[in-house]
Amino acid sequence: MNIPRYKQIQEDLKKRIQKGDYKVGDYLPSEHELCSAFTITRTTARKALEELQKEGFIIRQHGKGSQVRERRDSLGLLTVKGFSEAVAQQVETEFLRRPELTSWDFDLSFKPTAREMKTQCLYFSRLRYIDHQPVMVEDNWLAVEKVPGFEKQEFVEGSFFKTLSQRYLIEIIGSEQELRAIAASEKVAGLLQVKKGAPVLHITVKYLTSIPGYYIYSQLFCQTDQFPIGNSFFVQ
Amino acid sequence: MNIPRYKQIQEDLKKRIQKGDYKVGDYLPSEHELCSAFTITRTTARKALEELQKEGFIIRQHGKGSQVRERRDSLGLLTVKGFSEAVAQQVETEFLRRPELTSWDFDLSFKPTAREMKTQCLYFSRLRYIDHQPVMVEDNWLAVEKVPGFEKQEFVEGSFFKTLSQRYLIEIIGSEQELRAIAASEKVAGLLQVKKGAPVLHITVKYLTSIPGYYIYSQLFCQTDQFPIGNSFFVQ
DNA sequence: TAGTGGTCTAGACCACTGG
DNA sequence: CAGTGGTCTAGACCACTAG
Repeated sequence: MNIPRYKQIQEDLKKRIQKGDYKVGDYLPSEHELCSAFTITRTTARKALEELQKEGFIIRQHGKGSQVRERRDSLGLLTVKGFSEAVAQQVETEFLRRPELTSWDFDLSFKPTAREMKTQCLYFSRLRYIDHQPVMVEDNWLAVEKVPGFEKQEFVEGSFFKTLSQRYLIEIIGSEQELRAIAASEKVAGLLQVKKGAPVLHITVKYLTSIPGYYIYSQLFCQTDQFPIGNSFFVQ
Repeated sequence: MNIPRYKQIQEDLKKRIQKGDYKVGDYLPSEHELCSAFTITRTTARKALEELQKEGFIIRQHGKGSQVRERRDSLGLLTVKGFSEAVAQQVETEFLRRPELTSWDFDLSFKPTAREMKTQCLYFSRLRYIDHQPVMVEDNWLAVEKVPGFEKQEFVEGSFFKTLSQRYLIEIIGSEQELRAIAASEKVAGLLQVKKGAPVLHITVKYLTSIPGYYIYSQLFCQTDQFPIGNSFFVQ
């Protein structure tokens, strides 16, 4: 198997939670029980449970066990999961600009590297809807260097990140984000169907990829009245 | 020692990075080198390095090593670190309301539990400055049940979380957050020295503590013009 | 190829939780 | 008290990176 054992067990447990075999408040099998059930050692069992904790499915407590947690379903945007995976509700996407080659002329707090500037910039822009209501404008910039032909094809399952992963073997390994509350410009206000000058959330993102020195830059304008941006976080 | 070995090594390496012994771009000693240097096994060395990665100090790459990362110094607020620890710049704090006993009457998307409602509510409010400029209004609510006498004492080193930890042995183990862009009310605008109606970032937080069912509720109003809220995040 | 981190085994002792 | 997770040892094999 190429997929690590802990990952298999992690996904197995996750599916059982999602199917309802383990409900909110239930305890998963203890580390020792997982060891005998899957014929693994505690290191592997712990890794699977720690990952589930990171993802917010369970809370682990010393002396007690791993308890299934209630998950809030506002946009879990501040993770690198991407929009489509993060939202449970009905999501639609409309391209404002399909992927096209441009020059590097975006104005974010993050700046492209000199190396990236040497190649052309691939740009696309999308408008995202939840329950048929526009909630987010998204602009994306990346160096075309590592994604040749990107502009000539459809997205894998409508997902940008899935396309990167499956067609170019590029994985997202992290992100840096900056958040600001700003007044909506006329253009953004029109797209999000709010008044010009209304407060919107502006998020600039620099995604780190599995290719060193190769980044993806994004900006989001979010209408947070009905759908606040959510985030949950665990330590230990 | 009560402090785990991996934690000691993590802090040791962190201090060396902060002192400049390891600069941005440098590689930390490999896992094997740490093993012999500290007389530990790889499990322990890995744990220390993984924690440093979580905190954003290093990037670990298979086949290469642990490289010191540039840390952006906007407010790393979306972690549970708390304000004083997260910001490098000069920070001042002014109490708008010192800790006092009140009834539960806050109106956040998070609701106190029935158990919490049975005891009185401890409330305090602070205004935070960076470089003598007001940037954040912070309101906090928690059940007085687990923090008797809180209102009668000073904070440990000015830090709310340190006070909880050292005086009441309560640790923060996670948080859930919701972010919205809103128009500043007259009161908030006055405190943050912006115009009434100006966009401000509103963050509501439910902190999970080491006491099951015991939470801390906060709301923040942030003026993000000069100091955007920052966040960095890593997977794997 | 040598060196790195990723995964895993098979144990051990400890601290915490609850009855 | 029994059961849980937290920490740690002492190995092993593998996949990835770079010269």
